[in-house]
Amino acid sequence: MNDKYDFKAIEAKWQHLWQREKPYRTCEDPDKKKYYVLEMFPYPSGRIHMGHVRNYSIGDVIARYKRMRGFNVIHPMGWDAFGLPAENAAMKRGVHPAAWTYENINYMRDQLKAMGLSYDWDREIATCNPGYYRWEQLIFLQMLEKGLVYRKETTVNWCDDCKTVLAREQVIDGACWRCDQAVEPRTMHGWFFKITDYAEELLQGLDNLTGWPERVVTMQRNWIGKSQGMACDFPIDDSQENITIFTTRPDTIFGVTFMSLAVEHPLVDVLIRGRKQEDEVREFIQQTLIEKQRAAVDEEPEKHGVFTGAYCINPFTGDRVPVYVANFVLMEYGTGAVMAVPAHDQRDFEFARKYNLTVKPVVQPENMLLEGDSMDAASESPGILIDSGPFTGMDSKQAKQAIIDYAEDKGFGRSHTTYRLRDWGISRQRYWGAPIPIIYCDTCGIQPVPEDQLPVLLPGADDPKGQHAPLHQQEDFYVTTCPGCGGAARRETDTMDTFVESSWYFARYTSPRNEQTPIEKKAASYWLPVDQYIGGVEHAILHLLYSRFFTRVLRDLDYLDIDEPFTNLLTQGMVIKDGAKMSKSKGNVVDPSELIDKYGADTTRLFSLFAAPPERDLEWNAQGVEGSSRFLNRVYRLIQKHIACFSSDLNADFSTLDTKSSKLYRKTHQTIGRVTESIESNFHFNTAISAVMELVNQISIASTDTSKTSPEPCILKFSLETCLRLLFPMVPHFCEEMWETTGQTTVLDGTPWPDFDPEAAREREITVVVQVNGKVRSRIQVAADIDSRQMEKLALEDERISHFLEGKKPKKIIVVKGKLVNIVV
RNA sequence: GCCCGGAUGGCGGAACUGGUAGACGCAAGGGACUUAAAAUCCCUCGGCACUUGCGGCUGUGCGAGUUCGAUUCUCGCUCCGGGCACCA
Repeated sequence: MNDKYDFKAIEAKWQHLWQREKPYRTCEDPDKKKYYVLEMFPYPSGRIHMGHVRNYSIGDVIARYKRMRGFNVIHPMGWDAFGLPAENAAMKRGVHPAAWTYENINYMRDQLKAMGLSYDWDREIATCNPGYYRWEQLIFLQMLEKGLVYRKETTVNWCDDCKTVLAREQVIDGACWRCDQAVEPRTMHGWFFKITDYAEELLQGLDNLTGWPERVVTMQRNWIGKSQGMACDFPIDDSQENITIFTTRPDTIFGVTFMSLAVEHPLVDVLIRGRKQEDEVREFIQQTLIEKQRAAVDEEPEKHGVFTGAYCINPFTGDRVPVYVANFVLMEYGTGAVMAVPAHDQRDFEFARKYNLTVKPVVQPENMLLEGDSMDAASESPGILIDSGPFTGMDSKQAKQAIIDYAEDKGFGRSHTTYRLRDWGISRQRYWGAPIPIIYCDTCGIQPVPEDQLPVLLPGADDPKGQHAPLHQQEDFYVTTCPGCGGAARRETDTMDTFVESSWYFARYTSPRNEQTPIEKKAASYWLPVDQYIGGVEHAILHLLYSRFFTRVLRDLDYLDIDEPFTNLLTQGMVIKDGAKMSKSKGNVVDPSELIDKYGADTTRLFSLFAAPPERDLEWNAQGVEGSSRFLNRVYRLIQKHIACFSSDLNADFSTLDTKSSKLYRKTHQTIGRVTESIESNFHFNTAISAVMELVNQISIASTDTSKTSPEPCILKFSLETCLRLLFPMVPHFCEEMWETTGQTTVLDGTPWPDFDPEAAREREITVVVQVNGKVRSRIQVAADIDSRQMEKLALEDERISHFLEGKKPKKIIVVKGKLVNIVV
């Protein structure tokens, strides 16, 4: 008898079987309840890392568990295959991005298979495959038709390292999310998805995402950034023009003492033309624009501005207020013009103090008297209105509505909502992405590529020696003819942001090979939404928001009939070592392949599940892996030792068991309960594994005892089999092998999850804690169904307790049935 | 600055709706087996001290409070992590 199991042979054996028999292939079955488990698909960077191992182990346990629970489980895998690293590798190593990508995919697929993950490989997707991105191009055209795509010239975030534009979500602290290079503003044309059309729906939808972590919901809510308030027109003195402002504090409108415009505001030019301030203002605008370029990463620069010489009229008071241009006003938010109320806005206050402008308090907070001249900070809290014409005396909340109503009535203002969310710029000036299917013609203008001409293929991708320069450098690609007039025309050379591919891949998985349509509605309505989505929290905004947006777009294009793509979201923590995220530069990387080679996939999976609950960071510990390996070997030996018991009959009479057997039988049911509960409530596999370890320990102790009263064979058999079934989702190869060893003729894979019998798990005898003044003084063994009166009696009779009481009379006795007695003296 | 999390032995982490703090694992120490080592098995393992016994005191970041009883609830801090950051 070997004392260690041969994981290499065993894992190869079962993986071959899974490869050959494809037990994880799924198809729609209306008679079965479906369950869609999905882990965020990887970028094929070369090899898998520990983060993947963790992510996919978690997903695989859920998939296997749900199968045992009788669900029709779809568990697909694919590749987020477009992206910059492929182009960088191409430049550095002289390989074609396509070749590099497919090579990586092949390697990583083998790695995933070596982990024993139960994917339906027949549904595999690579987004760089024309069979995928052709549908994305079609969706783009259909969105264009619906008015959800447009082209405009704007200031964009340019990353000079990646030589491409970034969406606002992809700029982290003023730097590129991918390479950390500081972004710089650039003016150029680009294509945009109108995600703002869905801002309100995306926001409302968050309330229904009860299966998402609260903080992800909060992050999205903040990102969408809804503000309700009023838009109000301030007529410019001696002009027909109005300056329209947006404010969330209409209640402070009587406190306006000046007006601030963004430097880019279109009216600035009109205001200053011909005035003596003109040169000074133009100089200021120039300066500020330069500053803005540089300041991308810096903190808040000092507030400054310059008077334009113009005045406008506060429509509520008739006051003439000076108009300034200020560096802190953003053209991208609201209307690019701000009514300045220095008494109640800190930024306006700082500005006013700097330029000696009037501070006029109009909202009086409780127990405070504000004086414009002596205030040293703005008072931003609500209060009672003063000095505010007909609105004086109202509280802020009341006044807000009254003021909006008044403005609406008079026609110079209206209630208005703005969002922080911007439209999603998807143009990327790269090669390795999905081409945007558009043609520019000098006579016909912008022409969509006709649907029957899709896909617009990425040139050179099927030839290892093919071209892979950015498309605007590939003449063969962009020279074309106009689909409208047949004349010479030029193709769009931008490719789509790679986040577009990941925004709908979960839907394509439901009909991955369909040649007629991007998403087969029947399949999609059966499988979607994703019941459990698992991935890193770093995608809390980017990918998850885009996917929610796309789901709604696809719904409105009649491909889907759901609103939200992911019912439940699990954001797993990072894998860290020596207190830091694993990275090449820190030299603390653990290679999963080495681990699998040394300990096997089962041990690797077991440890990554056992060391921490999924949502928390996992500290990698080499010795902990040894522990997991030891545990499996212990189970292996235990089964070898009791191999004879498996031929016994399971149908024993449980009511006549001896103590040892009934104890083990009870413990087994308790374990079923605990493991099931751990998985069902929050996927805390760490506690599930602990529970099985306890059971294994108990089996081991009960059966090694020198006294001849070992548990009855049928109970041993039941306990050991239960261990295997409970462990199967986590360590599938091992459990299948053991299952076979014990003489089973069918695989464990299809067998149902063990039934939990609460009656069998119920303890007959319990320990009651006896406290005196809240301190534990004694423990007594009693029957489980003891009543409170009896408990109190036994507690008071207890020798140790009477010693503690020393004849003192109990003031009060608290009895918690089946738990404890607390005697207060 | 604002908004979320989190803090429990040497370490990773347990503890149901307030009711035995430290499950399970790792590390450490001791022992058994062995010629020896590995592997395996057994015991100890929060801290303190005048431990004669199966005992006492203390202990879940800090300080208060509610309660017969608080890791759990309330208030106020400290530290750590994350997100947003001139958003009018």
